[in-house]
Amino acid sequence: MIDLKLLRENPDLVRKTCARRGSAINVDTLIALDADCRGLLAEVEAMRGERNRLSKECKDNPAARDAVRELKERLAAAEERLNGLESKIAAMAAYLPNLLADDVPEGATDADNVELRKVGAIPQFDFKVRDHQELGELLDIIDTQRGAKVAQSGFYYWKGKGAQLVQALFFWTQRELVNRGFELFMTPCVAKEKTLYGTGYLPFFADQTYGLKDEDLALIGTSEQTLVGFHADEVLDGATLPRCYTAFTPCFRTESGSYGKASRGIFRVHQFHKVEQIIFCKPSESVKYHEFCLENEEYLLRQLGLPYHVVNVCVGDLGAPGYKKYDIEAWFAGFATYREVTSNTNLTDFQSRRLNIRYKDGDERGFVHTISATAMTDRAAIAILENNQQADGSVIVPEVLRPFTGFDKIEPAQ
RNA sequence: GGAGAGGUGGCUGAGUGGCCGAAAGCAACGGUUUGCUAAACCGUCAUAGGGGAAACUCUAUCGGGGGUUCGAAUCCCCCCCUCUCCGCCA
Repeated sequence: MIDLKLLRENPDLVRKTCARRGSAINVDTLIALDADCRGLLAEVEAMRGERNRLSKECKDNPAARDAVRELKERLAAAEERLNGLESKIAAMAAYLPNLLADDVPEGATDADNVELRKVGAIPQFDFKVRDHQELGELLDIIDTQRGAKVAQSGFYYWKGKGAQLVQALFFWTQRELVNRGFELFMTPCVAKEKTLYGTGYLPFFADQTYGLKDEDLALIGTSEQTLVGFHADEVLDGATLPRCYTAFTPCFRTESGSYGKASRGIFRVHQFHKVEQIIFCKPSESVKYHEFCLENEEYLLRQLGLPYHVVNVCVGDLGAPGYKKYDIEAWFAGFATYREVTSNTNLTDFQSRRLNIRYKDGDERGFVHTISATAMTDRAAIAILENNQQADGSVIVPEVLRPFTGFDKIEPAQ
């Protein structure tokens, strides 16, 4: 949702944005509907005013009743038309994408993302490299067969030292974020439609959602949904901003339409696990905190010793709610390429408008901006497996995780 | 799952058909005065949208939706949520 006022006052900006994004919305139709609606609203409000005024007279002047009765019929008809218009506009406006930062690159797919920097040395091997699927089986730490048996293809088990490794990874990450000023949450793993709509996952990513039968609930695709939804319909005290929240949750995605896309092993699955960074801040500070989240992501990857590069995501790969997005792609030795491990989006006021999250600081008031950024997912563990593998298939545990794993190496099962 | 109670402004809490966008208290803000870490007094104090240069004015909002009525925080219906007790349970 963008401000419809912006649509009225600067329709060209909205037209240009929609054109750049390839949005199917007909902006001019929407503008015309909005103008009709506002005209009609003025009429309706005038009629309501008249009704209220006449009603007050009715006590002493019974004749006024007939006038109000007659007025009510016209009012009801006008209100019905108004409601029709409003819901039509809301349905269209729900698809309006966010504005774009000036430095969002042009382009259609992730191939057009612009690399900002490369960090870390790509590991070299003098033996035949295994991918994480092979390593997972060899070390007996990933079980996709039984994941499919018990749940479905696309689900899997972390097992033994593998499970210990990912738990250590997530625990360590949460601790690091808390040290950096984040408040830790454990959140629901389901959310209602309103929340998914408010965070921008509906209607834009409707086919990615697992709904619960006979309930107005869906499994969360990310804790962004529950963490941002946390403050829906609230007015935050400006003095308490920014609010930096983090949570660790499973994330469920149907991944419909993504068959064959880097699907080997557990890189793309229906359930993964994520530590998230969420920031609520004043509009003037969202650029700063967007960078802050990126710094955190890079810091974590450097500590783990994972080589990566940072890309500025192009308009075609950005997603309608996003104003600007940085992805970090870590090196995966098994894939012999960089693959996405984090995604960091400045949503500006897109979510806060939909969820009605405002702030007030003296006379200054408005909608907050939100930043949503990955801190850590299972994918980082996959990268660790692939990049830290030895000739015999054993895997070296990153030093920072050893206090939490209690071991420094995962070795093949006997 | 069963039984009961209740949802009013930042908070507490009055308000059972018009004079109620809503008493009172607390908190907050502005001021006066007295002054030792504070009190007393006066004033201001919901949100969103529309019109207006402004004064001001109109509309909507008392959990949500619908209904009755000339008129609804107040009456009726449906839904949601919270709390208490019982049962079950990690």
